[in-house]
Amino acid sequence: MAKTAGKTQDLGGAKGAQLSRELLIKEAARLFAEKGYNKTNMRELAEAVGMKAGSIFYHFKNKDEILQAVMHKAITLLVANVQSSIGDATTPMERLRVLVRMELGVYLGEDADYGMVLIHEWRSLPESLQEELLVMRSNYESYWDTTLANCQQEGIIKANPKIVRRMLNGAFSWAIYWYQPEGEFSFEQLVDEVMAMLVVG
Amino acid sequence: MAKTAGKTQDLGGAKGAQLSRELLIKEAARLFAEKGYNKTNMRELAEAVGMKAGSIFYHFKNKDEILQAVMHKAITLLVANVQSSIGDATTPMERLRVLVRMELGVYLGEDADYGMVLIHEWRSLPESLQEELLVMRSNYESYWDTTLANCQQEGIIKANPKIVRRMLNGAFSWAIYWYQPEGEFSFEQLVDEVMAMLVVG
DNA sequence: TATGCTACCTAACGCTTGTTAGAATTTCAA
DNA sequence: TTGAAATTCTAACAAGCGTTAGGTAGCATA
Repeated sequence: MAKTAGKTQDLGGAKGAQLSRELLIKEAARLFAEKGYNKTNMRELAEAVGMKAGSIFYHFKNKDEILQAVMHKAITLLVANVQSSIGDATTPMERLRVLVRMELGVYLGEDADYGMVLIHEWRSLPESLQEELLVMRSNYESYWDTTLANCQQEGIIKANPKIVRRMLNGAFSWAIYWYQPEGEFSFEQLVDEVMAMLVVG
Repeated sequence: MAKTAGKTQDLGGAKGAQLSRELLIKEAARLFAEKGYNKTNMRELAEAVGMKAGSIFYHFKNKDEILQAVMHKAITLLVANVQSSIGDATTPMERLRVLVRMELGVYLGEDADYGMVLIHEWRSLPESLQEELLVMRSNYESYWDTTLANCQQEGIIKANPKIVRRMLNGAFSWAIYWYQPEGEFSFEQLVDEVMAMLVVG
């Protein structure tokens, strides 16, 4: 998959820096999610993308910036998904359901690796590299805040919107560790249960 | 604090292995919570307890077993607290509130370091050392399961008890990262808000 | 064909780390 | 007081790590 042709050796520049960079981010997300950031070394990541460890530093200044790129993509996914799906809903209750389904979808679906890294490796990222991500994240969270505030105004939820948002944040990220798609509950059932947990009446 | 007398030098064995071991667990919990398991090295931990790195291995076989000991204490705290407080409540609703207050108290109170490590460093612990802890944890979780099941029977909550338990697990552990005791909400207000979020009507 | 840029490789450096063996010191019972 | 057991120190090893400098092969332009 990482090899361009049938040959094992793929010497010399070929596929363009952009593609290699994206592949690195993708494989890094997979490895960081599976083994953790600290226990994934550059040689391992290099092998996963079909190059040698030293070559990675042509694309990234250091290991931390790879982690940053992975997290950047994670938040980008969240923001992109919320923007493309929030328009489908009109009432606050519907928007809440859309948000629940969307965030759980990012954490539990095919992009789960990115969500895993975003949640679990936050403290592995030096503070100097956190700033941009924090801005993006608070932008994303504003969708939640306004929706939950509207829900409270209509009496759909009773608790404080800010607290509910924080709690859901944790609850959903934790789902990575226990939810099994082949298990007792389908994804849509999970969404239903969350809504049943939140909404009064 | 780690020094027995005013002297900086405190050579030789003195205070007994039990005390040193407990101090090591305590300081390890603090450091692991603050900096993370991987970024805390033995020399740092040793300095925190007033000994040299090599001496730690008289009390623990390796670094992993220190992490295990910290987590063991964390679960022990949870189990001890639930057993001593659950008796105060009679109705399912009261028991639920007791559990909420108790778990949040462990995560946010003076023993927060242990909870932090238990939650955040689970994947740093080799699987071979997880077994005992998993048994203890599932024992602890059974208190939640029965209480939530009773709440559902009485119509206090609507969603599936198992899912609710998982969600609260994540929600509460996440609170470590955002809750500030000096902030907008007092601890008891936080408990109230959680109950308002969960309970129908 | 010559030139320069792009993308990758090779080989190694230097630092940190967990861990260990053996010596040294303290404690405590006899 | 003496001797053994308990506890800590010293000093170093060996392995793994991120990172770097310099070399090399392919490709585009002229």
